[in-house]
Amino acid sequence: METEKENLFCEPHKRGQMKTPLKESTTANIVLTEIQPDFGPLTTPTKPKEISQGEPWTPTANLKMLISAVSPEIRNRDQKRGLFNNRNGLPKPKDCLHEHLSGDECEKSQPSRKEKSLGLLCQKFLARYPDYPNPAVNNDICLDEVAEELNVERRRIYDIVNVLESLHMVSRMAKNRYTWHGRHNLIKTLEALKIAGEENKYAELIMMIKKKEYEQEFDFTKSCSIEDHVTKANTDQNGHADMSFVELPGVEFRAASVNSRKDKSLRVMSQKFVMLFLVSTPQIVSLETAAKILIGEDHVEDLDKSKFKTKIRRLYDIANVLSSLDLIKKVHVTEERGRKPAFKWTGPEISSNPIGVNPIISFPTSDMEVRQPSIENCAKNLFATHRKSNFTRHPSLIKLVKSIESDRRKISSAPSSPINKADSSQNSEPFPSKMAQLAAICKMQLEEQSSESGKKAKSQLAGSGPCKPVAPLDSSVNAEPELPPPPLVQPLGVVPLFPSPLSSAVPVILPQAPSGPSYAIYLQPASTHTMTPPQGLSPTVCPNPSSKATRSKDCTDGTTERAANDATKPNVSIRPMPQRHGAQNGDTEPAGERGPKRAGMLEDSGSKKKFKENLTGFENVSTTLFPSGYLIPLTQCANLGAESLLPSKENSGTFSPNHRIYSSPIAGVIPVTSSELTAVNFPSFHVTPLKLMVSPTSVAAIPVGNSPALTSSHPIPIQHPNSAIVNFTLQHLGLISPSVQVAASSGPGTLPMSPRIEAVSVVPEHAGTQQGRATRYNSPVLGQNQLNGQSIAVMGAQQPVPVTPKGSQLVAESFFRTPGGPMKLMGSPGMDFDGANKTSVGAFFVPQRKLEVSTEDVH
DNA sequence: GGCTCCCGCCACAAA
DNA sequence: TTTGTGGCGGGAGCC
Repeated sequence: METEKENLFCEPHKRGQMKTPLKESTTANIVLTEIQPDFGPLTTPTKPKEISQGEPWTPTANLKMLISAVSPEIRNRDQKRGLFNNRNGLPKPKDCLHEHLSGDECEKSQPSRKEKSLGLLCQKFLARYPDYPNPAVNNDICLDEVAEELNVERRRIYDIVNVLESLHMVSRMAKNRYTWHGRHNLIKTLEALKIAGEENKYAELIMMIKKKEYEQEFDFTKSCSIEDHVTKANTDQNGHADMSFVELPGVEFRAASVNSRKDKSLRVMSQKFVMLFLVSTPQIVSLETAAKILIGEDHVEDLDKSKFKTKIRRLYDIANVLSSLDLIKKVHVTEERGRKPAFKWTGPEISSNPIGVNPIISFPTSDMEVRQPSIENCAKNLFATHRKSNFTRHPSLIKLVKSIESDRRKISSAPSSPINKADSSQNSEPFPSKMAQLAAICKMQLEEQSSESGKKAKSQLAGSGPCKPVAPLDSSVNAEPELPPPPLVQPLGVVPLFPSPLSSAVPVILPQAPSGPSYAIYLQPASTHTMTPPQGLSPTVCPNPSSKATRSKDCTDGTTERAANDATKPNVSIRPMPQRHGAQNGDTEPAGERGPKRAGMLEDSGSKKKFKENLTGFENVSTTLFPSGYLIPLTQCANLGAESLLPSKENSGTFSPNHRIYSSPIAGVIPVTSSELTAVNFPSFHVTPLKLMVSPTSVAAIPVGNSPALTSSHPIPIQHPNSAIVNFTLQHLGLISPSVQVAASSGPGTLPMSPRIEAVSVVPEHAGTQQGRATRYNSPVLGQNQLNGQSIAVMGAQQPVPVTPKGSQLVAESFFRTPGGPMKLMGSPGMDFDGANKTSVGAFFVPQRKLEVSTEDVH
């Protein structure tokens, strides 16, 4: 051991060094010293001296034992020094001590548990590296060295690194080797996580849990149920929890190992944990709640306490690291039961979500746009890997990434988003009216544009490429063209936004679709439906309940197309990421879409079917639909008809007739059936993002939002419609085959946040081709048709389609096949889909329940 | 006594 | 088979 250690120490030097072999003491010391110097402040420190001689530092217990007398002290010293030096400066007493003292004494004296805490260790670790390292420089991290330097077992380093990796602050290059990225990617990562969280509807889950807790208080079983829901939501079709790891577009996981284990990996847990903060309104998350959510995924069944405890333990580990990063801080939440340990997000606020989280409101398009690109760029930059091509990662990851990107793009691009953004403020509630207006305007514009813009759009789409580019993904990317700014603002709520990047995207909106072809908006019902809208969703918008969204594939309205394009773009998310198209997001979709996206990605058609079913079920159930926000041009939709429509559609009636909105319940997907999509009812609340599905063939599937019921909870409206619109338009235009669908949906997650309705933006472009955003389908639900589902998936693809493949099939394939095929990937995706698929979404969502936002906790 | 969470066993996976 | 990873949970420190 010692020898090893010694070596290790040396290595550290590597930085300094070598691993020579000195033994511990010496080496260690040396190393440390050397290192310190090297690292300077960052680095650790000082061990050298003290340690000295003697002792080996072994991190291991054994060593400890052996060395006990001396080593501990030494170790401690070193460590402490390092720490201290680095940051805190812990006490070093030990150092001194150790020498003399026997291990026990020394140890005891020195390092208290706290001193050994993962948090401090992490600080030490962080101290070694600059927050913003020069990419040009080699920032390799040798775990052995670090472990040595910090005098800890490698195991501990893994804990830290895994969490850092989840934030993309480091990336694994090879065995025992990581590359330090610092905080360069942090914001992006957080944005991505936020999106993912929205998609996963974590906000809803949180609410649900809280609610249940409140309601049930202890009832464990109940909790379980919640968890179940959650789980389901998260779960992949496979049943896996969504483990997917969210990666940045650029970032990859090289280490297979990373991907390998899994699901339970600390990385994934870490990301999910972070997502909870990012998505939750209070941004305070209790460990219990987090554990339930995280567990939910897996176990559902297992509810046992042991698992719960284990999860909690893990969360503490993660929390310690995150605390060291100053991303969270411990707080206590007073709940019914009493005080609960919780953590408050103290990191940067991520508005990023264009989508969701901040719902609509928040994002200004510009921001969105900016972000996306930047993000993408960053990711790219940061990660050499490059993505697509490489994708070492799980497909799922890739998918996720793509979806995320797409979402972002959508958002950014999505004109609609603008709406959101702009309006966002408005959004929420106001939307409806505004929405309607906007919609009308949009329509007009769309119409106008449609004719013209479609062309432009296409061109733009193509052009848009520039922005994004990147993504290998492709088609989707293409699809998404980035849109220029959305012209109009769309009312959040209902209205669809259109990103109009291109041109126009005229928002279609139409609240009622007054105009001719009506557009349907789909709302996702969120599973949440039931849930209370935490945030207050206003039911929003609902345009017309009934509307059916029929998405017609057929419809070819130019306008619709535009919308579609937009939508598609968003949907794109699914796609490979390439660039985002702009707009999408704007759409409210984002959240929903995202989820869907993932889902879409993950999901298979089958799942979609399930979703549909589920959705329908949901709808039936509680169904509250939330306006997802997609508008689909009804007129043409007729084609859609069939399939896609979800039962709920009909239900939709609730909504104002004008718009047709479908909300997908969690899964959201509400299939719109037949040609028409019916509008879904919104429950009042949330609008989850809808995912519109276009039925591939015409399906009009409308996608629902992601399954995650959660979403519904989200207050934030999502706008995804775009994709649907896009699809429609494309179809109408003939650009796309009816079968092909673009996914517009955006991440579900986001949506949830705001309940609003999403507007669908239509992309003018006929081009649907372009990418419009595909709308996501959230759920593939489509119902029956797998196709649909696929279509949904496809949608995403489609988006790209336009660009790339247009064929729905193609698209679909893309999606599904996407690499990751594994739905698992990301949880979110999985969740949605899975949920949908698997169980019925309904289950998840338990529709009925309402989540309340009880942020209570937080509070 | 409960909350935290360190520690390290041990299994799995990669090399 | 060896080594790297990391899940997992016992149990101890701390409040």
